[in-house]
Amino acid sequence: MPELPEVETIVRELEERTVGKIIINIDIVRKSYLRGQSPQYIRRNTQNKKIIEVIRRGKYIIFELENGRIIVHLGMTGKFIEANSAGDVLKHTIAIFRFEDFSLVLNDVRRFGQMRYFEKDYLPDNIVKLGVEPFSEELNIKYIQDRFNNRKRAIKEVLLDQTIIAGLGNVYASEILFKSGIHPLKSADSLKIEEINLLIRSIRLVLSEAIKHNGTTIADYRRVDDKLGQFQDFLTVYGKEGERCVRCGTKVERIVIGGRSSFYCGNCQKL
DNA sequence: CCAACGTCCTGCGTGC
DNA sequence: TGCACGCAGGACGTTG
Repeated sequence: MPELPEVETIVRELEERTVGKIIINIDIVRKSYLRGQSPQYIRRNTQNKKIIEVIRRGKYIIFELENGRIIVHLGMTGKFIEANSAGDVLKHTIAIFRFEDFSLVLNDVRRFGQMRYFEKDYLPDNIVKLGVEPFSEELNIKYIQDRFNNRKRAIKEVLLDQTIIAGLGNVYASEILFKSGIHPLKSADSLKIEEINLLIRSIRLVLSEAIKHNGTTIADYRRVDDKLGQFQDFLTVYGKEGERCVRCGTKVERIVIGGRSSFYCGNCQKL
């Protein structure tokens, strides 16, 4: 589910609520989320620890503690919901973060997400290997030329590769390519410099608009206060197969690329 | 190194 | 109504 704009929205809301607060304890309900770490290990290292800051890296949520960090990935259907201090164990509860006056319930129907604790000064491989942040200066024409060089795969698939650009997912990849006027099947290494420039600008434009609207709720995504995002009202192509392109009126098409649905306008987006 | 594909899960909509 | 099937904002491991 959540891509960069959704995770960014959630992180900002978690930040408001938790920075400076002490974790009374974390109850682990489903330990498969811990990827081999034990609930005791997590509890021992997080109990009575203060949250210094909450940051986003790609689609990961990172709670920085005094002694280390908790890293959470929400997979497809994960969410953090604010609850009363008791915190309720609902049907798909993964964990409950208890604070003095409230709780955060981590919930995930499909359980594709993960949550782990790491000591200070240690970062796991999946974080280390992440590509550049879309809003950082590291995302520039030269970087993309380097990373796209010799990549024959469809640009749509390459945009989903978290080790190149961190944070893009299936919805925004389609939206960004539409905005760029680039066909999703175009091979990454065939992009001209002007197309790369346009692509970078579109990435930032689409993501910042989506953040402004608190992300996209298609099915499961909820904010920490349980509200929906609003960017679904501004989508141009994702999920719009058969509807008219907002630019030219041609029917939007859906094709499967790399096993994922991809939406585009065959007239506006050039191969 | 890269690419293609299966797998981890539950729930919902569709069509027979 | 019931049931099978396909599909869903992601990522990782295995195979070739």
